[in-house]
Amino acid sequence: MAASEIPKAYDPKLVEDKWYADWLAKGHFTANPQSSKPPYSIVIPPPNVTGVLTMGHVLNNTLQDILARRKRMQGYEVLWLPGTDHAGIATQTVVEKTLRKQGVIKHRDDLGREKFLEKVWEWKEKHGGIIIQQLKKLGCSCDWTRERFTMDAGYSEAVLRTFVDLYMKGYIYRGKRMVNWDPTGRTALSDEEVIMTETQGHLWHIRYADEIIVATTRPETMLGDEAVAVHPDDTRYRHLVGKKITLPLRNKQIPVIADAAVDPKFGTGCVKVTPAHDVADYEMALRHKLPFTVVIGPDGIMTAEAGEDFEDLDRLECREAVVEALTQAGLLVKVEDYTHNVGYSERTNVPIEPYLSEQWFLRYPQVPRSTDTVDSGEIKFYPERWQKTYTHWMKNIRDWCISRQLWWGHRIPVWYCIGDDACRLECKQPIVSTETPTVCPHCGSKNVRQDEDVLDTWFSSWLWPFATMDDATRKKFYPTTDLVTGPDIIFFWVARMIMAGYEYTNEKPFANVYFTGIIRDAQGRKMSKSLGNSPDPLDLVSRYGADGLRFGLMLIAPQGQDILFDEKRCEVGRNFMNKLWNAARFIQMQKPGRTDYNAHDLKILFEMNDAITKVSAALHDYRFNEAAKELYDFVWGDFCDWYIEASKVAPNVAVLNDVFNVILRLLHPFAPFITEELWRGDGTIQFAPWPVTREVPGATAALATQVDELYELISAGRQLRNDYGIEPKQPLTFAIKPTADEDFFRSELASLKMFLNAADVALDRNYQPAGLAPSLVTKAATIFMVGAVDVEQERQRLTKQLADINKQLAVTEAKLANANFVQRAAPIAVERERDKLATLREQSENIQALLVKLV
RNA sequence: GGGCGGUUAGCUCAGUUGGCUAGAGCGCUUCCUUGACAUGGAAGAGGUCACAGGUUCAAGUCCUGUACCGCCCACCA
Repeated sequence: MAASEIPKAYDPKLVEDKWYADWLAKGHFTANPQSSKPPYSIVIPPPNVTGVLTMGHVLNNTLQDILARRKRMQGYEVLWLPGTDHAGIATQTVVEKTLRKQGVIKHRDDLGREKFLEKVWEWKEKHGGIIIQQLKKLGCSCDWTRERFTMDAGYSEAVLRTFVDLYMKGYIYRGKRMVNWDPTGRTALSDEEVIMTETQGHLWHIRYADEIIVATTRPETMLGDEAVAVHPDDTRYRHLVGKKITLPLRNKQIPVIADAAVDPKFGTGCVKVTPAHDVADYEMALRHKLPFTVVIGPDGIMTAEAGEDFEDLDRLECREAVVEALTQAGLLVKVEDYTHNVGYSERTNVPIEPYLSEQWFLRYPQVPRSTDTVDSGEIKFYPERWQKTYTHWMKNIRDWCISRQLWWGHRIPVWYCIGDDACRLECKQPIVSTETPTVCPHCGSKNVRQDEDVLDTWFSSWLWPFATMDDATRKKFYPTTDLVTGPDIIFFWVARMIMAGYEYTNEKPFANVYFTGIIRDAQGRKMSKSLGNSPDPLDLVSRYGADGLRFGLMLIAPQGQDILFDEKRCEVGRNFMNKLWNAARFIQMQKPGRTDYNAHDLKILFEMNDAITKVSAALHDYRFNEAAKELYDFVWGDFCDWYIEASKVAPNVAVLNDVFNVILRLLHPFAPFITEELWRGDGTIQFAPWPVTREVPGATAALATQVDELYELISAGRQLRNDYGIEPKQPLTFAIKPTADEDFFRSELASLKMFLNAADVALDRNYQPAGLAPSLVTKAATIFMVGAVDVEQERQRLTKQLADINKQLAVTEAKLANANFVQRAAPIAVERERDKLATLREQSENIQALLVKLV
């Protein structure tokens, strides 16, 4: 195609979908377990099946795609295994809310379990594919032939098998415990699903008896009080221990008990004890054998036990009613403002209720081994500091409440014999089995009923690295290599996967874990739907291109730091892609020219090697932003600003193509679409080898320095032009007075003319301007602009330059005058200072000589 | 209460194992639509590297402390 036919601006729309379809059709992402190549594998953190792509997903999956694509180029057999999570509570909540909005139901009970689940599956079929399509738009090179869902038949079996196995091993047990209860979701939650939030509340001081005043943040719970506790050594109350007092509002006799859990220094030293609605009180009640009176129901509504004045009130309404009643009775001593931490449900955002109920719990397997593996670096965390967080959690690990009072999820594989006349004692044992029992194995009754609860979503997610793979795949690709995820799910997911991995595969599930930052908006707020501050990534893709979005994001994604996202970042990415596009246009416009290597060719080849080294090292260490930055600087600065410009004198097309080919390969993991589009090598760029440095005779650091000095001289010439307000298009005459190597500058006369837009450039070691000429002194030469001059302005600029130089000179002289420095510093550092001193002295003298002539 | 981050230009951030004049993008100023690119080019202004000590020939970088911001963990009602 002729160059003129290539559009001036890069349009991702014409490129991206075309290539993605091509890659899919050719099966480039499909991992082959029979391959002889070394394996590289990542499993995707499965997004919620009904979710839509967020900026967090974009970040996370771009990183994974970069890793996967680079490994393909490095000759690995790559498996990036994708899929989605059923996300029990999140999905159920969304579907239920939607049905309610549509007026179909008021509560899921209106439909019943089966009908409701049908609706959820319908929803899943309809919306389940969206996020997958979005990942494809981003360019993610997942092996879609292996896409999994946590409620796929095979996967579900693995989940149930795990449950049964852990039950048989004694890790899973059922018990009546105090759990975190979400009254809106009407389900138990794990500790990790509770978010502690500092909340402005009150401390109500209530007179329970003449000598007893208690303080509480939750007056409504007093309706369920069964005691007042004091510290055993507290002499103020010792005489009351064992006595009974009357619980206000309930007219109930409750004892005064002594318990060491009471802090005598807090408040009055008296604590009300509500066994059924407070964790600490629950423990105390067990010790003192107090009854558990439930006054708040599972829906957050007060029960009949709360008394007829309060029954059927919402817990928060009841709080006001109790305070009112106490005030009327004159028992409210005082009210203080009080800031304390309140647990909120992560999902429904309502205050958690400690609630006594029958639940299933898991005592974690493989805890010591899983702790050590991260401590010892067998599994590596990036950034390393997350190790501490992980270890701390593992060392204080507590049993996991795994049952949820939901419908959407893996139903617990446990049946109970409801029994009939033939029932025996053994029938009270739950029947735990992966097979649905038709009769009770003990009494033969057909009246068996399955546990109503489902398992916590994470109880399926923790099997993800291996339960997603068939035997052949597992053999080749497990344990996986890298995991990329957010630190917010280090306990929910990462820690649990490690434990499950050891328990069920006897191997670590992954070798490295890269923790991303959290994406925030420009003001530093977490992105959320309710704030409306989360941009739609697909909208960004359509406006900036997937490559632009990806690259812009990578530039600002430092390891383990939160990311303040601003749409401007995408512009940077898009502009960069456009720059690349136009570099390609320039190259295609060139006719074959020189075949020798001039200084500019050697310089760019030297910088290219440097870029290959730096980008490779950065990616090896998961320093994605540094790799992106290096590429940006190399392409825009070294290649476009200098090398392409220099090529305008006389191009070496082979070098242009060579360097550009390397650029495309280095850039491909970041920007898969445009690099494929511009690729002129064999086949797809996806399997083109990752660039390695190669020695080019003459492409040395010394040569690079020499060319840098040339560029410095050019910048000085441009500065003169700018300072004197001479338009860029007006040709000028310059004179150059080199301090040393005249030959080099002589060989660069053509490029100097081109870069400076000079009609003529004179080169003379003994140059003396005829009249006055504006000049600047650089390391390798002094440059004069022949033509108009303003004596006063020239005096000022030279004086300023001299002051700068002399300042540095003074610092350098002082350093070298310091005997300690000369003796103790590294010889190379001293040498550097001596060189610098010589250069600065020469520059200083040159400027002084020029100033003398101005007078 | 414990732990972990952060504090560098107007804004957002880079800055390897201490070592040349502390960098980038955006924003700002001046000039420029010259055949790769105005999603661009050239030049420029702008910083006591939060503060106080310490180690060192040398500190943005290492150590100690302080202040402020943010996050995580923790059953004082």
